[in-house]
Amino acid sequence: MLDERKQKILQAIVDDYITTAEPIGSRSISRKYDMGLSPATIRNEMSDLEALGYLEQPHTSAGRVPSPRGYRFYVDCLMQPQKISDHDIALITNWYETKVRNIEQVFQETVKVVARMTRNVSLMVAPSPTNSRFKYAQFLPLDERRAILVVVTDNGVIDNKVIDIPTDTSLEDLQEIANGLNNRLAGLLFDQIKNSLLKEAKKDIMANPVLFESALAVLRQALAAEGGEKVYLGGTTQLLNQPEFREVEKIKGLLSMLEEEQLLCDILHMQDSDGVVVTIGQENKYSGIKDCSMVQATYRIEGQVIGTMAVLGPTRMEYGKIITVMEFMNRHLGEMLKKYKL
Amino acid sequence: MLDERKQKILQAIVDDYITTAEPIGSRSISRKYDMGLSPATIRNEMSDLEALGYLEQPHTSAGRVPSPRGYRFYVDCLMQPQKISDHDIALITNWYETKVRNIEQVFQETVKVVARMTRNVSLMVAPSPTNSRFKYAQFLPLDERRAILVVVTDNGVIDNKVIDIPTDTSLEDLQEIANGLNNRLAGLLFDQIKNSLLKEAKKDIMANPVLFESALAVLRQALAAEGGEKVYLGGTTQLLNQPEFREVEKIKGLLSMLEEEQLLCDILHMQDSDGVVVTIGQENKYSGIKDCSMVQATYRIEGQVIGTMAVLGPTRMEYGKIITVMEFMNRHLGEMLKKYKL
DNA sequence: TGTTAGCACTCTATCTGATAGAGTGCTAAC
DNA sequence: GTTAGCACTCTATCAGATAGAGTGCTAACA
Repeated sequence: MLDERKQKILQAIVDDYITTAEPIGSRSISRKYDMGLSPATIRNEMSDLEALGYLEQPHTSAGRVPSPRGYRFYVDCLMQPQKISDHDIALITNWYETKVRNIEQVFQETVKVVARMTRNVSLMVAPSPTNSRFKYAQFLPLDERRAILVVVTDNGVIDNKVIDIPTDTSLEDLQEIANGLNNRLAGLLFDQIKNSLLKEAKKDIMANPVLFESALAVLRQALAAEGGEKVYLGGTTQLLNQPEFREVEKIKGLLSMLEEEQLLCDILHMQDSDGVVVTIGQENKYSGIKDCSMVQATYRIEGQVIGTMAVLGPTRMEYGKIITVMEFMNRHLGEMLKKYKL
Repeated sequence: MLDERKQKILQAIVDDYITTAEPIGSRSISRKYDMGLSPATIRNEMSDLEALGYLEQPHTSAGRVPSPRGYRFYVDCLMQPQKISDHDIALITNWYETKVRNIEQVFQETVKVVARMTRNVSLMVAPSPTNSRFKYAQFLPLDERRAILVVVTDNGVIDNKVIDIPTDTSLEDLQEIANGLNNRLAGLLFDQIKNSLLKEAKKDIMANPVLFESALAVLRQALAAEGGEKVYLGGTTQLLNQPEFREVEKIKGLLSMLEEEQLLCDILHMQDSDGVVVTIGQENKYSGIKDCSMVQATYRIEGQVIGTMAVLGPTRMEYGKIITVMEFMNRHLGEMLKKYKL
């Protein structure tokens, strides 16, 4: 374990490096932080810290830079959680008020505002409707030849699709079929429906097989479309402000990764733990972000997972601030989602 | 007007420059294109072309590069439209078949596939529901306290929102109100509704003002949410492959522009002309893309505008191929939209 | 008159030293 | 245990030299 003085010095180095992105020398620490120590003493301590694996030297005559282990220790023991300024709070409140009209926008704008506040890329997977239960399906008239099939879930999410009404069939006939489905499926999780029940229900309504087939296909399609979780992404340009992404090649790598929704989804699902989790550099499982850090939080309402959110950036990131923001958004997001009835 | 030989040389230069991104010298033209001319002769011609404003020289001892005027002439007179390979067609067909389930995905995936084929950024504004007519509003039951208000338009787009049912009100009461609206508004363009008619309709249903107010608010909100057109964006990382975007600053400029949906919307609306339009460099009205070119097409179905699509990239872009792709997608998009009933 | 070979000229990109500056590690003194 | 002093190392930067690509011009040729 590190003694107090080493901890102080390590903290000073990480703090400084996070803001300057330049290797930190003994002189600057001695000058800036008033610990009554000469650069030489600090040099000795830094040398120790390097031997212990908390610091690294880009080259012999450069200052020190935190190692992954250094960051880890910083995050676990040293880091000061930062308060969110009133200004920031006002920004957020106002942002939501002017820009958010529905659930989807809650996610869209949350990701944007988080990216802006943390000055890093921010991403989120939206609630998977897999957790929602089928309520009923209903046909709404559109014109003579077409109708809209609406699928309602118990938390109010709707999926809909326009379908052609087969000739010599009335809207009532269609609704009849829908009712057959409704009786069978009401209250079931979408997951369950997907797997087996559609097949079973089929038997019930053999009376009108052709028509039923087509309605079923629509429902299945609607389910499939809703099945995948949606990924929201914000602040990609923030990457370009980071000195660690000065080379185009690096930007390209990360940016094309961020374009692959499925991959982002997987990355966010790798850990669904409680609270805020920080993954530093090599700790990340996906190789494309081994030189990045990720601060991640899983949001729940009444115990149920409603989404996972993350801030992604260089290992040199403002962990304190980012964690505070994530925790703050946790509360805020809950409120917003209640307001928009997810 | 340019004589035939000058045209041939200009075409060769533009073609070569488009693929290599390096200034083209007289020797390489003489070698590659078998016109029976020595480098010296070609040099004279190039000198003429420069004097006429079709070519530019980065510096005295470099080859020539097409000027904006050179590109313009190339696009208008010289360029050969490229055929789309069977391989590409198969790619597209397969892409749509596996990835597209609903209207929204048609746009999403179109933009992606176009970006991939043209190796440039591609963007699109989705159909504005402003052009669609209100059909009816209906309340669907959700549970004791909540209902879903569904708004149906004549082309089948639905907007919906969960609302709380005020105490001592039944679903029938709500539908009553909705019917009042329906009688008033059916068949009207959303634009018209937005502006004045909501106010007027209000008078009719003074009997239950409080309830009506809230329903009205929901409708208005739904309208507002649908009001803005949606922008789809694909292939942003393609930018990074272009040598003209090797400096991070340039990337940052364009990328942050691409993040602003409203701006993209405006840019795409600056010209709603028929067919495929090419805007080269300075011809672009928005200053942020004065060193880019844009190939843009407005898609219609039965005369009605259903969206505008564009490919954006450096002025050195494969105009021939891009234009062909856009024209091809025009047809394809029509089919897809019919299939998904927009 | 149009075309071409030859050559001097220009500009860039690249490499090479040289230099200044930052920071360290070590030693010896406090 | 702390610190001052100093030699040492490494990088970033700049000037100068060099090679290479490409041009423009002139004079000769068909």
